Amino acid sequence: MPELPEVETTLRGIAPHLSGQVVADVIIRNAQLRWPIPRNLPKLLRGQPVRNLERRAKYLLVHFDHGTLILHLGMSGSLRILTTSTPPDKHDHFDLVLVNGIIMRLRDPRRFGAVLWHEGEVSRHPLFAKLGPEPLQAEFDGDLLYRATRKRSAAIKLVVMDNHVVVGVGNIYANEALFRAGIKPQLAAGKLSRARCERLAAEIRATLNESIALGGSSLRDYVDSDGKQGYFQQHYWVYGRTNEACRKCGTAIKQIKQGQRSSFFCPVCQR
DNA sequence: CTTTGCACCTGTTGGC
DNA sequence: TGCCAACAGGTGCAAA
Repeated sequence: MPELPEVETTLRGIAPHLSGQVVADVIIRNAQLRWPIPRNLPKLLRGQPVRNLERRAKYLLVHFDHGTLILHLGMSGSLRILTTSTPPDKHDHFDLVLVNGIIMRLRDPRRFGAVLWHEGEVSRHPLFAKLGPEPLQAEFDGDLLYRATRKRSAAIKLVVMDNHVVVGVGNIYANEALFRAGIKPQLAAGKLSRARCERLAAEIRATLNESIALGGSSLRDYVDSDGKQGYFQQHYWVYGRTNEACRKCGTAIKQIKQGQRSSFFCPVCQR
């Protein structure tokens, strides 16, 4: 489920339930995620109060006084707030149990997600050290995109999905933002004009922001419901619409592969 | 340094 | 109807 808007919505959903609460226990049912869940987490966290939570790229950070719990939802992960009496599903791999009888439960059928522990500055963790700017922060703008794309022959869609350039732009929103900017995904990044970079940066920001606004409303009860609910309620300009009529000009939407991922575009509206 | 392709894993979908 | 290949929201990593 998780593109950046879903991760952001998840953060907003779980934060009020966790902040300030003391950890009673940590339950690891299956440690084999993308990387093994540290076995000493129960020992590390029992009795510790949760401080603040934040998002960096698609990682969720749960800060404690002595370190940070790093969560990633991968392709199929979700987090819910439940009570301790709720029986786990076979893909419920990890619980953070709080003293007030509430648990934060990670479900992840494909197990591409991660639960890690880091002491000290998260920005110095190897996974975070080389990340580009947040797409919704002022630092990410047309000028940054313009500079980052100079001399790059790779397709603009791949560059926009490159975490070193800007984080958090997943396959759906890369496709959608490129349509909105009128740029075809195969275009060599280095050929984009400054004006088109400005436009693309603006559309990336707008697309993500609008989706967060939608996710926020459609997933209001996310923490105790499926979470996928709101996801497909959005109507996309191009994503998943192969051979369907472009919503602007009626031309059939095309589908191609780029970097082993599907790209969708209108051959008339995007140049 | 950039670019490309693989790997990890399970559940669902679509074509024959 | 049933089977099986292809595909799915991510991303670190190795190799070229």
